[in-house]
Amino acid sequence: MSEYYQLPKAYIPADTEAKWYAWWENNHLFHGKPNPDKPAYSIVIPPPNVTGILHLGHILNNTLQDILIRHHKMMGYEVSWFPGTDHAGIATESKVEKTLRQKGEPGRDELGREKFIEKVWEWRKQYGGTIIRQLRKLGTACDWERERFTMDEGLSHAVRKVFVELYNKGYIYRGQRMINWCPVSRTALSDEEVIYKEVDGKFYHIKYPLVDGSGFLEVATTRPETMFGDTAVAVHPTDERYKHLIGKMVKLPLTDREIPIIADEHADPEKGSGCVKITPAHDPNDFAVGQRHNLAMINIMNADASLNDKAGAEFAGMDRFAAREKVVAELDKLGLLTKIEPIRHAVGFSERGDVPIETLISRQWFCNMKELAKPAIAAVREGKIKFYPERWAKTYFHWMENIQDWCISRQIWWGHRIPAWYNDDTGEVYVGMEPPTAPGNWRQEEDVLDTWFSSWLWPFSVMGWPEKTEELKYFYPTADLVTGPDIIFFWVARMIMAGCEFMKEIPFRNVYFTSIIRDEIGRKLSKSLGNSPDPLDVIDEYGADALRFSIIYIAPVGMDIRYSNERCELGRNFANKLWNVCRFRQMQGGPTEYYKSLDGLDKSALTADEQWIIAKVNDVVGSVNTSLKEFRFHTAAHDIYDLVWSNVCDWFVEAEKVQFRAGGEAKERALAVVDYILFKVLRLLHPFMPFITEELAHAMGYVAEDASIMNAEYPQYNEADAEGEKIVADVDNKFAMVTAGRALRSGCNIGDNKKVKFYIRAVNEEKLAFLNSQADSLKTLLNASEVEISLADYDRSQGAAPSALSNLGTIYLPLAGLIDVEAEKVKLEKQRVDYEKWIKSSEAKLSNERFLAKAPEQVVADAKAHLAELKEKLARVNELIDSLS
RNA sequence: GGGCGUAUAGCUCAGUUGGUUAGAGCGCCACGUUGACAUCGUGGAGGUCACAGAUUCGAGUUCUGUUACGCCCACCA
Repeated sequence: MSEYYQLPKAYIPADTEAKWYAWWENNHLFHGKPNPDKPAYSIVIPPPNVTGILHLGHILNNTLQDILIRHHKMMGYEVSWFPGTDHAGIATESKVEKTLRQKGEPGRDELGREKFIEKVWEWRKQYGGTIIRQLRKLGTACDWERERFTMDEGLSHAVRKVFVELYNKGYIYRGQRMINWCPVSRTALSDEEVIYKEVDGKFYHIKYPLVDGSGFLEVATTRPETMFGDTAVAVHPTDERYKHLIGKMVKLPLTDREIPIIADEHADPEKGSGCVKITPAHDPNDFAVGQRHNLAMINIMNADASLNDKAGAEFAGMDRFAAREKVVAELDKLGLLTKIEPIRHAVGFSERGDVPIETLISRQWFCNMKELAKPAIAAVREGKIKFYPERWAKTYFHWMENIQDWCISRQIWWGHRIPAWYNDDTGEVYVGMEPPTAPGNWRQEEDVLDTWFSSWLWPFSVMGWPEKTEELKYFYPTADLVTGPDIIFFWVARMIMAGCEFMKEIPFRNVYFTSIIRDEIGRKLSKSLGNSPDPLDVIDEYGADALRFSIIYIAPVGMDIRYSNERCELGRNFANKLWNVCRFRQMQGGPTEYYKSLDGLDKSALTADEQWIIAKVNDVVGSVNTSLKEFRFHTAAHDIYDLVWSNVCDWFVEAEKVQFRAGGEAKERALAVVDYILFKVLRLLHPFMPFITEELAHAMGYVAEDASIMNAEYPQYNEADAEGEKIVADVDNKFAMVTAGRALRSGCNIGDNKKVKFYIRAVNEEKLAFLNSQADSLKTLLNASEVEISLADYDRSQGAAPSALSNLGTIYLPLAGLIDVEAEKVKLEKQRVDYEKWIKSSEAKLSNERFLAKAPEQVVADAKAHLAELKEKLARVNELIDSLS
């Protein structure tokens, strides 16, 4: 790594980023290990799907985690960020299947279980690391030596152990229940994997003839094709219209079956005809009715949701939607279809297949979550775990307090195979960590577990659980979790339950929910819309630091982000600004010894501007630390941005050019102060922009060749630096006066490059002394040929001059008669009216007895001071008006 | 049906416990390359803080209601 060297004119990120990332990684700077001398700080990454490729959601999420990690590392914590990937059962299985199909190779069914799984592992070896490699481009300080995969042997062991424990406790059981079935993936899903969408459907009214020929019952349904599974028609027990029919039979059209009319409160007399068809095998409500009345359950569907032979020869094998059309047509032919109404209703879709799911009865494995939820609810209720933004706790409580049994079995192959064995001869079921040793004809359960059944153990399984490792002892519980609110049920809630159950300890203390990223017109980013930029392209174009900074800067708290690539210009420009201010510093001379501390420097010699910037930087140091503690990343980014651009570059460095020109001691002192604040700024910014800050810290000689800014101390608010606060107001006022002076120039169409004379009349002796001390700085900032400062009024005999007020005094731009007196009068008159208006409202407030009585003392004092100020300024405006007439 | 969020400048958004004349970036207008930076500088225009009430000495900020948009949850045929 090169030491102090001359920076090129523009920052080129690509080389810098590659160089530093390799250097950090090769020097194991991301690795944390149990260290009794330091407090621990750990984060587990939300493991991206092994099939995943990096998208902007990952960028935001991982940048935030990286900020936390680097901040804490610089604060003196022993940090470890546990990275890894998720095996993502259904997603990966279908991905590999698709790949095989594209290559024309034998697919899943041809290969059979073992060979197919081998293929998946091969695929994973070849492509599965993509997202992990991509994350490195972003600069993430992941502890790569601890990378895990949810199907690693250790993690699989943890999964089996948890399954067996919960089975032995009676929480996990196998049973026939209503589940959600995805006809595309051909597997059961959990309730959370069903996405409800509003769709336009049709409401079919069908007549079921009474067997005795005395008439019809009309039922209404959105799913006429399920009628083959009907085993009753229900009416409300108190419904007078149908009371006499209860117990009678109706003929089920298109079949040769007769089904009973039953009385059940599920039938709502207000709705439709008040009669409802009961299909216990395909509807959760009907299932309940069926249980109450001991009705038969007829499953009429195959795994792909085509109808089976229970639907009769004519319909067997038909797709469910084709069957619907045919059923309706047949009923119409028979005169049994009375009407079709349009209806808008919510239909459950499977996330993966994007087709409507089927609810049907199936034998699956379930986990009863009721008891697991209790301590997890308490942990959040009692504040042991905090959510940011806090409101997500409501969502969490609502779900947890109504938690349902979790369907954990999946009819796929890629995943943790359920550690249950059946003995078909005896009917025995064995559940254990290892296959049964008892003699007999045992066959293992074919199903695998829901992917989340391994993810929920992630915070401790990555640390080696169930072994009692040093890592667990030191790094568990983790500190913070950063994730999207969309997986609060899937993952966050379940991790809390798993932590409480198996570790007897919460898995993390804070959960920060990120925003969702949308495109510039508010649409969700998606591949199919083509509005999802590839972050690697963005990094190529703007740089990783620019992307990181921009996305944090524009991320509103707790709301969706509107993103477009152009917005990365903000970060790129900021990086360039930082680069150039450092470059400017270098052009003034070699490094000083004061970049770490101003100790040894004669503080009494500091200029007002120097005291001012030291205090301003110190303020921001304080607020950034506070913001980060409260997960207000966006505020921190704004504070640093404003500090660097406005205070450091626009004001301080410009003002300090006076000192550089002066040379000698003044220059030496200025360089010391610049080094001091620049190194602070670089450290402050490092968690946000790791690459450029590392580069600059080395180039400027602030960090030794073999060291990293990652290990430098994060700046903290300090009292010594706050001493300059006294002078801050005066310097602020000086800068305000400069702005006013420049506006006078601009108002007279005098270019910034033309040197002109200014006259300043100070408001009093004290301000006069201050202004005199700032003469050189004023001259430079105003680009003036001369600045005359005095207590005396402006000498009108030199010709009228446009003027502006400031708290320190009145600034004039003498133009030797070039001034448009009338225009100046109009301007001043307007000011006079404004001041009078403000004074009036201020006086009204101060004469209000209730204000004086009830407002805090300080507010009243401020108001009085403000009124005095307004009056003083009004007096000056009046003088100016008089002087023009 | 229940819950949550959002509404501030042309656009995207700040505005932490209520307290001077409401801010930034982008865009727009004018001027400017005085050797850090045109990925820049200087100055400027632009807002009845969605609407209606209430509380208060004082409301962009608190409360209630309304409207619009968005999200989540819910078995309604």
